[in-house]
Amino acid sequence: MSHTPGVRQAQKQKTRQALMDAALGLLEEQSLSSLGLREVTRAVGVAPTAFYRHFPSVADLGVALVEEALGSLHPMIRTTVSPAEDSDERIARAVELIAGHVSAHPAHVRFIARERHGGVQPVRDAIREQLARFAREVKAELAKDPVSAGWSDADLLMLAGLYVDQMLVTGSLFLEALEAQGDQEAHEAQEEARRRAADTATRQMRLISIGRRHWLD
Amino acid sequence: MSHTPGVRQAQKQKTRQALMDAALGLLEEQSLSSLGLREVTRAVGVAPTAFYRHFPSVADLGVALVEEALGSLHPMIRTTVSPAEDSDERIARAVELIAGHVSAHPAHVRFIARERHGGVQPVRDAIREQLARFAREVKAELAKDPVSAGWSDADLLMLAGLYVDQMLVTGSLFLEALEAQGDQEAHEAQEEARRRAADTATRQMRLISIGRRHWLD
DNA sequence: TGTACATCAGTGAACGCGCGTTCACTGATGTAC
DNA sequence: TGTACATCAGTGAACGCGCGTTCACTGATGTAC
Repeated sequence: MSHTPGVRQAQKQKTRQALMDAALGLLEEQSLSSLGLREVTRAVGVAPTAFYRHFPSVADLGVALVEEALGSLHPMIRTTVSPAEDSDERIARAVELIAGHVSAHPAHVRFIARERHGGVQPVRDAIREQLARFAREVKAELAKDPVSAGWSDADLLMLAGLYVDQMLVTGSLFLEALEAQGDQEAHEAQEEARRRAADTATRQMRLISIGRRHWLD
Repeated sequence: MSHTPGVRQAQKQKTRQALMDAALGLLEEQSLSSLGLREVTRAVGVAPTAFYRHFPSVADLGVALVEEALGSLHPMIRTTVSPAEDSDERIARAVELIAGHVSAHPAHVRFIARERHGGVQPVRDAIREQLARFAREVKAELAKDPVSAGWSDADLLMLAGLYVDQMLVTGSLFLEALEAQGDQEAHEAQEEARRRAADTATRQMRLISIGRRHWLD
């Protein structure tokens, strides 16, 4: 086994990360299918040919970005969805968690929203796979809840899918609220948009969870 | 007032439509921000410069496509959401309507799903505006329903937004089912995917409508 | 510790190509009389 | 109906530019002894 020696590998990893960071930045204003390899290397400050030392193509860099954006989210989601005493409190926690994540990583959220239905198939596939994993994990958590007694597997997965989709809708909503800032230094307007987004998201999740409680009536 | 004389105007309109059709076709495999003006004119069989007689830029063509894809949908949606005797039957009708629309106009549906969060701002704005209009119209229909007695305006609009988002989610689901066809001539597999998409969509809408009925409990 | 060789991340020149946009044009359609 | 002029959708040449990819290279890092 080749044990990682250090300096060379570390530098390579650093450049690779710089390419991904630069791409993510450039993708705030365009989509992956129009992102050029030279654009990315120029932003990093390396020769165009250096790109090939890290990715066979821009599409492969996109797939790596999917992993970066969604890979670390699984534990967060499991704990958020897991059963709790008070339903409304759990919903509030979930909405806050999404809001916080969008604030902390807006470019990642935008990337996923944009490329989920974007023009690059391998990236679409990678996102679909990650979301399916989320749905299975959410389903497993929901199953632990007493409310889920008597539910079929198919119904649990359907509900989990609804929650995952709603999570993305909510993320996009917060992202739009964030963008209201860019127009001017209108900090109040952005605060207001954020508040309304949280309010709408909370009510929508509450309605879904009411539907859940009465599903077997 | 210049009354439309005929031949010249008609020919111009024909070329304009050909440009839009060609663009829509090319957009099945890429996103608008990477679509080239020359690509489009080449597909139509006119000189690149002819493009400027119809649109100032590809982005403007995109905005025209949004109008084409969503403009004619308003009456359909109004009648589908309007109050009915049996809730489950209305849901089945809505799901069938969406399935039929996706079958009839897959490229339009894909375009909207792709560009809703795509890299071209004027197009995103046009889509957002149309969807907001849908939400207001759905809200107006929901308000007529006896079930909506006692609902606040904000809650009605929240529910309408949930329905509109769910409509798009369902459309994307059917689109994915359609794409399963392309892989092989696996007609049965596609039929199966379609059936499962309809099933999931039906259950999700049913859950939402259950939540709606118990919202004021 | 020192030396000789291997690896390989990043370089820089070169290539052919398609891009968006400009401009002056052509010729069919439309209009005035 | 016929003629003279205006409009304007579509043309085709030309431009400068950035693109993705190839190739042989350099020199720091890693390895064997």
